[in-house]
Amino acid sequence: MSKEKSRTPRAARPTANRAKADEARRSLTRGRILAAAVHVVAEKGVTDAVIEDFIKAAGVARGTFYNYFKSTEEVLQAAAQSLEDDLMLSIEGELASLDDPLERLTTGVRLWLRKARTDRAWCAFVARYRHHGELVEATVTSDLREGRKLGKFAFPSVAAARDLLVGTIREAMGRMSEGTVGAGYADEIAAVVLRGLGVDDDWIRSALARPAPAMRRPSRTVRQ
Amino acid sequence: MSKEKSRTPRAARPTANRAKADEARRSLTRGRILAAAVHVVAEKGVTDAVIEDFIKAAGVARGTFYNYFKSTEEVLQAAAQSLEDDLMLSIEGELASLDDPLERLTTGVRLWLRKARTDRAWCAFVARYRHHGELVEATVTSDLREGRKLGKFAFPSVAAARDLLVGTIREAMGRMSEGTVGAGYADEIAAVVLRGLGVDDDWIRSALARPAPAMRRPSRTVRQ
Amino acid sequence: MSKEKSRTPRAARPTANRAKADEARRSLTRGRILAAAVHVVAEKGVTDAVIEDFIKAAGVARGTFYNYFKSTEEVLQAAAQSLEDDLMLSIEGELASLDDPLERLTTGVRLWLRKARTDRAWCAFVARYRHHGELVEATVTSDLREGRKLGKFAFPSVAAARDLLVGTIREAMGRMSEGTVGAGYADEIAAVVLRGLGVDDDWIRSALARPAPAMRRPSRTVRQ
Amino acid sequence: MSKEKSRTPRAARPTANRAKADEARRSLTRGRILAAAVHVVAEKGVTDAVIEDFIKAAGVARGTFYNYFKSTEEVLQAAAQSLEDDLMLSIEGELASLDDPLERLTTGVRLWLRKARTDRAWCAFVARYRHHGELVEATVTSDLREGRKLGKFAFPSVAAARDLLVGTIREAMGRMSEGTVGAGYADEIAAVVLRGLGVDDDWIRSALARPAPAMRRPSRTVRQ
DNA sequence: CATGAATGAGCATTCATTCAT
DNA sequence: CATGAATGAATGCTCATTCAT
Repeated sequence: MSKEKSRTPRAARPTANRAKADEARRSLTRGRILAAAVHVVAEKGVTDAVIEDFIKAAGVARGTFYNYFKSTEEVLQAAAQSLEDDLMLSIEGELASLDDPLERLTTGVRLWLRKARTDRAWCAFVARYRHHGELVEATVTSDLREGRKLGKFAFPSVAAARDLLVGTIREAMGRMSEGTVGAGYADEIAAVVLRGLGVDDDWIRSALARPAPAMRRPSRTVRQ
Repeated sequence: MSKEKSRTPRAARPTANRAKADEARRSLTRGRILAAAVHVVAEKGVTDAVIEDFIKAAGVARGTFYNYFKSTEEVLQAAAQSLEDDLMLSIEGELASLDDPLERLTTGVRLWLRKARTDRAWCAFVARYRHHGELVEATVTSDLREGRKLGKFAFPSVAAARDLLVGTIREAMGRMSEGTVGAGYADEIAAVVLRGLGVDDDWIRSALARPAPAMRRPSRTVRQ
Repeated sequence: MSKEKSRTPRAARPTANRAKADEARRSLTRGRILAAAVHVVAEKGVTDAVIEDFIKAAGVARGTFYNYFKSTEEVLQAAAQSLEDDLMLSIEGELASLDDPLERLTTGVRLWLRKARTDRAWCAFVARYRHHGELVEATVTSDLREGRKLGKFAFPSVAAARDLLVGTIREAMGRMSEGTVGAGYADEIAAVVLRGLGVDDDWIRSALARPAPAMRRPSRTVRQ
Repeated sequence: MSKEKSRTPRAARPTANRAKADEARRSLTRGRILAAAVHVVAEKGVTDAVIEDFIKAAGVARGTFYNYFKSTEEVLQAAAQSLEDDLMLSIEGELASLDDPLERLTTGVRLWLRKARTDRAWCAFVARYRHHGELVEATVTSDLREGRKLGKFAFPSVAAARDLLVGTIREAMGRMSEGTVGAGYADEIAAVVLRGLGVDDDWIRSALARPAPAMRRPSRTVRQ
């Protein structure tokens, strides 16, 4: 049996290697298209971006694109998801040590806005593209719900609170991706949002006085 | 008939009448296209609406469209403007008697949201289409600035306040145009927005307890 | 009233003329595309013909094609129909004076085959394209049924008789459109078909000895 | 391994076995592709079938396909040939004991039509795909020629007779593959064909009264 | 001004074929 | 030989825009 065994891997390896190599290549190509999509959309906007742009930017053939995505919509969805999730995971890494939902949400919002301010391409993309990923929605909703239970927030309904949070930040991102905003703008947005959620004014002031933590596991940067 | 006219001393009238009639017809046709555009976009969305839809819905020929608008973009812009301005004018009529910027803004927001809730086509259109008209922007900004001066509001910057207000309402309109929302949702949104602007909690409660005024000059309704 | 009348036409004429002119142009363009389709298919076959060919041959723009036909299939169907109907009408003109279904069918088959022999492009097209128009089907079926009632034919069922007739002629057309066939081939086909329908042998011989009539209203010719 | 071989006297065997196994596998794979092609075409038609379908149905990789067939056309041709030849061989097995060309042809036609009626997928494929294999053509032509020499048939030319036979049966197959036909349809077709070939009416009646023989070596069935 | 036929650039999509592993 | 990722020419189709009537 040992003999057989020593023989088998040798025989199987080419096939196994082939499969692994294919897998790796697929992943690579998919990533290239995704990255290209992000880049293109950041430059031309969602509506003006055409498949031609994607494949040129990714350096792949027309047909290759369709091996991975069925439509423009699909690749955009995937790219947005990917970008958002990537940041959200980085933020989550930072929030892991925080228990207080209010702290978590405050920090999360600040880190999100910092990303938006420092990575214009990222901001432009996410701002333009409508749908939010489930990861973001879940985190936000959960923190709102928990914080409210603890009496840290005061708002009439989670839905309204979520819409205030998401809507305001989205609007802010639109502004950020269009022109230059003042240095303090991000914290101003954080402040009005928190106040809208019923957070105490003094708490807000002191919280925003502290710098937001650096992100140890930085999220992917979208090259300009 | 033209014969009769040519006999009278008021020879000029016919021309004047003709001009007036032409003017009226122009305005009418333009209005039909505009209304059709609103309707179509409310149904198919901005990106899926094509000129074919517009002219079919308006009952005009292809060429006629181009006698009034240079492009799709232009008619959409005009339609959005028209819809918004129309509502804003109606709201302004209501606000004219109010001096207090806080009262004005509260009432304005409530009337706007009521329109959004009761006219789904209108809501869908305005929610989808990005840009706000100057009338809206001017009114909002002015009230925010005045109210802040009077100490009725507390926010770090007008920009942030405006983004909170506009962003939250836009998000709320998105939700409204998609599915059904609870009866109290509109006032919940008003509440969180006002709180975000730094308005006193008790004031908000009592203000929202009063019904919003009916609009005497009702804005155009978008047929479903 | 006479006054009014004399006025109205003057006013209406531009519009009426316009409509008539449009109508004429539409008909013309449609005809050009149809003719081009016939020609192209005769040259390249049904499967190899692409829209590009049609529009080039017709000298119209891409979009124009789609103003008239939704697909390759549709234009082919229409072209085949048109060709077939055209011939069938010419043949009908000849058959009008004949009462006897057997005479009618015999003459019809001979005229059809003569067309196939003398117009190779026509033959290639109709042979390649599967579906028969209703006019052809109706005429054939009717004559078979009537002739059988009069005892001129003997066959087990109209369906089988129709399939013998149509199938054999179709096969013959395939042969005709591929290579050269002997001078007597067409009449040989007519003979075996008639015999298959149970027609008396002597009758067939004497009928085919008489020349088939010339067609007074000749059908459209497909230029090679 | 080559070393080992050179040592034994039966040096050739392993290679021979290997070669035989390879050969068998080749044949098997080729057969799978062929069978898959038949099935796919029967379902989607000749024009709609794409290589993707073939390889999926056969369970082989894209590249593998090209190891066996140079193009779509080639595999289709081969598949049609294979199907036809397969049936024809089975029929030939049955006809071997018959000397009379008329008997042979009658039985052959009936067996062919029975196959068409009982194996819809087979029928659909052969009906759609145009070209006939040489085996079929040779058998038919030979029987027609011989039978005519013996005075069993009466037709003006072998070509016309062959076209009557092939054309009618092809048309019948088209009908069969589209919808349901009556129980007696197949024999009706046989009857009109035989009469078209000049066979005596009484003979036809009595021949068709006898059941067609069962096929001892049944032809391959196309799974539905 | 109104009309609608005609236009054609632009874009999406398919699919036979190749080739490195 | 088997595999399947990559290719890109070929093709289908849309739709904003023009212009003769």
